[in-house]
Amino acid sequence: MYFELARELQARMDSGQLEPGVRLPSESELAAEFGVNRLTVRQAMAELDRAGSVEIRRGVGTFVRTPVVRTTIRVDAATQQSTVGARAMVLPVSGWPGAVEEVFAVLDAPGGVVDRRACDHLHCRVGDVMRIDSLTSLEGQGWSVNSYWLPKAVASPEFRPIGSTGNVVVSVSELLGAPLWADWREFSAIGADLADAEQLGVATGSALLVREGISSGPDARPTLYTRRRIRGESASFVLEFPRPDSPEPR
Amino acid sequence: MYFELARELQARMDSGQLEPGVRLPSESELAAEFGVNRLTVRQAMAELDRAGSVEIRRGVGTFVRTPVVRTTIRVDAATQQSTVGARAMVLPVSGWPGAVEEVFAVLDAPGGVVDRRACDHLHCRVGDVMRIDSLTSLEGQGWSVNSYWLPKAVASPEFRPIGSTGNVVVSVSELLGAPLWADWREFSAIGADLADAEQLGVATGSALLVREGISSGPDARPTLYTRRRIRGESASFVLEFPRPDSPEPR
DNA sequence: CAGTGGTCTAGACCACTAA
DNA sequence: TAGTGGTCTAGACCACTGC
Repeated sequence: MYFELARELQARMDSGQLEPGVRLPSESELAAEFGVNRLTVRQAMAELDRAGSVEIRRGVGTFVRTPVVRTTIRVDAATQQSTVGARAMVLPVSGWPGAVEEVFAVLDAPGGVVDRRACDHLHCRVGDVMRIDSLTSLEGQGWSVNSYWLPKAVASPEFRPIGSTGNVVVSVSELLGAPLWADWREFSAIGADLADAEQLGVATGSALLVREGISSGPDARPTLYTRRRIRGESASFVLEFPRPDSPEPR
Repeated sequence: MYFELARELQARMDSGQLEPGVRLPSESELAAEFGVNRLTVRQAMAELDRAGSVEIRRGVGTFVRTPVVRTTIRVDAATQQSTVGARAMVLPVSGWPGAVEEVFAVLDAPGGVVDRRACDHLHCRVGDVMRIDSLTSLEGQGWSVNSYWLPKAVASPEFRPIGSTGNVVVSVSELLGAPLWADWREFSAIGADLADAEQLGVATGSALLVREGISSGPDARPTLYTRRRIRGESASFVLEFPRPDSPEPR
């Protein structure tokens, strides 16, 4: 019943009968119109909300969602040069102009399955690794939750933040005085868990783009394991592969 | 109230008090234990379900979720050689051993925003492009929903399926008799819409990994625009970047 | 202030699963 | 068959928004 109602409303949106930005009838009105309880309408609305079809504004109404703008990050597979959006710039390990990154946790002795995997990637024992958690914001809105793992030997005094919050992450690349090479990058998607959802200000279970990867210093030893969970709707990564037989210079 | 309950149960899982696979008390029991209505418990459960923390089995009970196994696809950025899981194999444009791909829609005259974008990428007018939708399954379970756009000129008679369902997608690479080069690949994450959710047998709004991209033939002209929406929990893509100064041959 | 969505209750019936 | 989760109802109170 609620699914039928959701499908009906979705069909109206697909057909253009309900245009982006338009306010839907209130829950009570829909309940009356379709002869069902308001909770049933709410269930249909929740479905459409999760599907990204509508935007629910408390105290105001429910609106047909307008497609969102994404931040696209382009990476040249050969040179690893990155650009964000239309602006051409090198994307350092931590943050980029316009974005604010704030550390909210520094773990000296991490634990758990994810941490163990990170240590394996770094060829380190769990005790020799530290972890830094941060939140990246763009225009005052949570954009990604980040975790960085690195060997304590690399981290050394000046890298270790004094407190546990309010510290800006120092670029590992800067610390080494040399550029880092991205050995590999892994992309996946997960639903936001309770903690991530709260940090990013999104609904639990909403789609996050996960980007994990190992970077290494000039000595080719794995130096940094990064894991970002990014609000799915607001980001995408583009990897460009210049053709090896391309006439242009690489 | 429901959020507090969810947080409480999540804490029990995090602390190991509730181990993976263990059945939680029934909704009625939890309602009694916490002195709330069953619907409130259900709301908490829905939250944990969306967060991926529990698995709800109708008529059976609710269980602490066991981490899932993912299919990982590795791609060498320099050579574009792909491997799936532990088995080393070249991943053709369509399907791979163990996977079944079934066409469920062939559109001669696509429309809509996404289609227009695809046409732009292919340097074609909307009327000159065709679109093929398919569902990839692994072990009888929906794995990804795919859309392929290609110029009708390339598609030509032998490519055009006779019916609208039950046809295996012919590899475009095979059709051309030449390998395709991946010009770029874009990764993002979205929640499953009503249609995708039904096809893949997942909940509306559950995280999907989206991989889009343009491939070109030997003449370097864009020939195929692909868009896959993959169940987030069951896939990840790894891009490996061999170091340019690496001692091994590239 | 009126109207919206957010939450909670008590109670009911159902479909499904496993013993 | 007993117990589970899935759905729906009718009614209530609340917080929030915009006028």
